[in-house]
Amino acid sequence: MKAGADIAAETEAAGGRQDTKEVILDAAEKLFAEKSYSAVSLRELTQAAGVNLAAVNYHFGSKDALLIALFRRGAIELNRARARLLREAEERAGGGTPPVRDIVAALVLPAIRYSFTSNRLALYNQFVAFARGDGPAEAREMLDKEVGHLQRFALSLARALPHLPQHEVYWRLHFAMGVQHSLYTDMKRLETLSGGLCQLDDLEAVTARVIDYVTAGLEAPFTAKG
Amino acid sequence: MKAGADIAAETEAAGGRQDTKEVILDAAEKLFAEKSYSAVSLRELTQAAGVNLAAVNYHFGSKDALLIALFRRGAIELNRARARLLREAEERAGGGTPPVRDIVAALVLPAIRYSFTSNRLALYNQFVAFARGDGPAEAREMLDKEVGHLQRFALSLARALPHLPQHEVYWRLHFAMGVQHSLYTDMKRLETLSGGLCQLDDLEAVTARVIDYVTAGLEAPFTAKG
DNA sequence: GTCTATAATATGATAGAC
DNA sequence: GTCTATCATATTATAGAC
Repeated sequence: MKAGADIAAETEAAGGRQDTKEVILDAAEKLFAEKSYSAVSLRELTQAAGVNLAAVNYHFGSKDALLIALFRRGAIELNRARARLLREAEERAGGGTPPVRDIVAALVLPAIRYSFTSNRLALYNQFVAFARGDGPAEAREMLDKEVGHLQRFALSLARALPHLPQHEVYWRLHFAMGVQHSLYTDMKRLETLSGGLCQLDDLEAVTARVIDYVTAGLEAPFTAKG
Repeated sequence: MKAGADIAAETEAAGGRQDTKEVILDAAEKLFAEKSYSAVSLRELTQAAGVNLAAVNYHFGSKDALLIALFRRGAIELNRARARLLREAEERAGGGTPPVRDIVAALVLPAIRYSFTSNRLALYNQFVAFARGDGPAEAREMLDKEVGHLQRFALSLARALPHLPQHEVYWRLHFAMGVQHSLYTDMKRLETLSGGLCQLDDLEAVTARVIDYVTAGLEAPFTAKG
C-alpha cells in the first residue's frame, strides 16, 4: 500500500518527523527568502537543514532543480487557496458576480493569513520576489508564464468592473500584486520610516488595509488613456 | 584646477567618453538589473564594461563597495528629481497643501520618465528591487535606513489627508512604493497575462494609470483598524 | 591607471564506501 | 538513502610589471 511516490504529505500527518526532501525544501525556502537564491550556497543550506551536503543533488538533481521544486510547491499551495476563496465568493454571490472587495480578499488573504503564523506562504512570497531576480532562466520563465490562476481573477474582476476595458483590468490587477509584494520585501524600510509605528503584528488590521487600498485602486474612476 | 576628486560629472559634459568609473557603474547597473547582484561575476561585469578585470577593485575597492556606490548614485539622482517636483507642486499650491494627485505625481514621475528612455533610473529601480535581496548586509541596511526623502512625501501627504492617522499615511505610502515596484520587476508576467495587451510602450498612459491607482488608494475611505 | 598572472578560497557536482 | 572525499571550476581579490 505504501507506493514509492505518495503525493500527500503523509509525513507530517504520520505524526513525526519530515522526510529529507521536505526538510530541505523548508530550509531552502527560509534561506532563499532571507538572502535570495545565488547568495545561499549548498553548504550553508544543507547545514541549516541538518542534512548531508550531497542530499540536495541526490533528491533534486541540482541546486536549480531544487529552486524550481520550491516554486512549484509554493505556487500550488497558494493558488489552490486563492482559487478556493474565489470560488466561495462566487457561490456566496449565487452565481452572480461577487463584489470587487470579495474578489480582492480572495486574492490577498491566503498569502497574508499563512504568512505570519510560522507557516510557509509568507516565506514563499518573499523568496519568489528575490529569486525572480537571480534564479536560472528556467525558473524565471516559469514565473512569467504560469498565469492561469491570475486569469481567473482577471475574469472575475472584469465582470465586477464592466465599465473598465479589459487591459485596464489587467493593469490594475498587476498593481494589486505590487501592493502585496510590498508586504514581503520592504517592511524594514516602512518600520524605519514610521518610527516603528507600522509593523506586521496585527494581521487582521494589515489585511483590512491591503484590501481597502487595492479595492480603491481597482474601483478608481477610469479616464481613457493611450 | 583639475583636482583628483571632482564631484561633478565633468566627463559627460566634457563632450566625449566617460571615465572608467562611470563605465563600470553603468555596466553594473544594467547587469544587476537583469540578473541581480550575486548572479553577476566580476569577470562578466568587467568584460561587458570593456575594462580590465582588476578595474573594479582598483576604483571601488571591492564588488560590495561597487554595489553601494551604485545605490548611492541612483538614490541621489532619483531623490533629487522627486524632491524638485514635490517642491514645485508645493509652490504651485501657493504655500498651501498640494492635492494628493500632485504629490503622487512627484513621487511617481521621475522613475517612470527617465526609466524607459534609455536613461538610467529604470535600471536603478529594477536592480534595487533585486539587490535588496542578495546584496551584502551593509547595502541592505542603507536601503532600509535612508528614508529621508520618503519622509518628505509622508509629511506632505499627511497634510493633504488630514482625516488619516499618521500610521495610515505611512502604510499607504508604502503600498504606493509597491505599485511602482510592479513596473520594474513583473512586466513579463503582465504581458503574458494580458496576451500582449499591456506593455510599457506608452509612457504617458502608464504614468496616468499608476497615478490614478495610487491616488485612489491613498484617498480610500478610512475605516478604523487594529 | 591598466594589465597579466596568480593567490586564496568557495562553489556545484559526483564517485564510491557503507 | 547517507556519508566522506574529492574533482573541476569559478569566484573575489591582490601583487607586481608596465
